[in-house]
Amino acid sequence: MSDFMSYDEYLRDVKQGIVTDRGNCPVTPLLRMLQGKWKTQILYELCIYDTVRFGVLKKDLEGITNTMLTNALRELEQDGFINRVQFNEIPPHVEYSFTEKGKDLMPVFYEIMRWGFKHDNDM
Amino acid sequence: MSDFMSYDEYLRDVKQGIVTDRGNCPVTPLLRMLQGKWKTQILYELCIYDTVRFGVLKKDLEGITNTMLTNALRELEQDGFINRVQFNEIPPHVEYSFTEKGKDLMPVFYEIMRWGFKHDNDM
DNA sequence: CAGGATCCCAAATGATACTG
DNA sequence: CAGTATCATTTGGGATCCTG
Repeated sequence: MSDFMSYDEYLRDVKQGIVTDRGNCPVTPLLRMLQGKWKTQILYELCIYDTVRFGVLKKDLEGITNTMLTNALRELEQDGFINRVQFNEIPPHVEYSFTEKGKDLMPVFYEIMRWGFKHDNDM
Repeated sequence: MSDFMSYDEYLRDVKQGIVTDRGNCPVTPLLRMLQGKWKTQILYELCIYDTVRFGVLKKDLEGITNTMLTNALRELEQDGFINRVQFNEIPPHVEYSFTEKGKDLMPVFYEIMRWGFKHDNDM
């Protein structure tokens, strides 16, 4: 947490071009992992349910197909955002939940909501 | 600023499903506007240069074509993130800069950088 | 200088049917 | 219940050439 620069330091360093010394844009990698029509919606479902089953996601996300939901979940799992736990009971089911890495998206989502709250209605 | 809930209130309300009462995921709209291969990189260029010309973007963003750059800039302009100012001199040029709405992305980008700083090296 | 017009390819999305 | 397999369609990305 405190081992990263403050927001004010960040703004100052951006203006001096310091934060670009890493070579590439530091914003792009995460947003690339969140691209696709369904990923943000899936992650937001996970914000509400601590743990959620495939069928619940399927029902909540209107219009999503099995294929799309499966693909998105696989990629989110591979990128380390979510856990997949399989229960081999009868009937079988699967539960998805955030990893710590996924939970750490919360501050990002919060700032996005703040932005949305401020700008939703002035287009 | 202060007319939006705090981060702690937000976390509590998320858990109670309150923040979803708007119907849809509040994270998706902004991230949809930032999708595409080049938009985040263009916006980050604008974080560094206060104002930047088409040709500079073209040079900095390796591999981008005129078509892609033009399309991305047009969409960013239509979504209200950037201004486009045309100078009809000889030779003519165009300058792009952040709108206030675009500058308000800074806190979002800052949180994304914090996330990246914490998680870049643990995949 | 900063693009517009056209065409082509690859990737993302989606519909449908089937299964451990 | 939670997928997989297959195929069709749509969208995004890009190469190339041209222009006010």
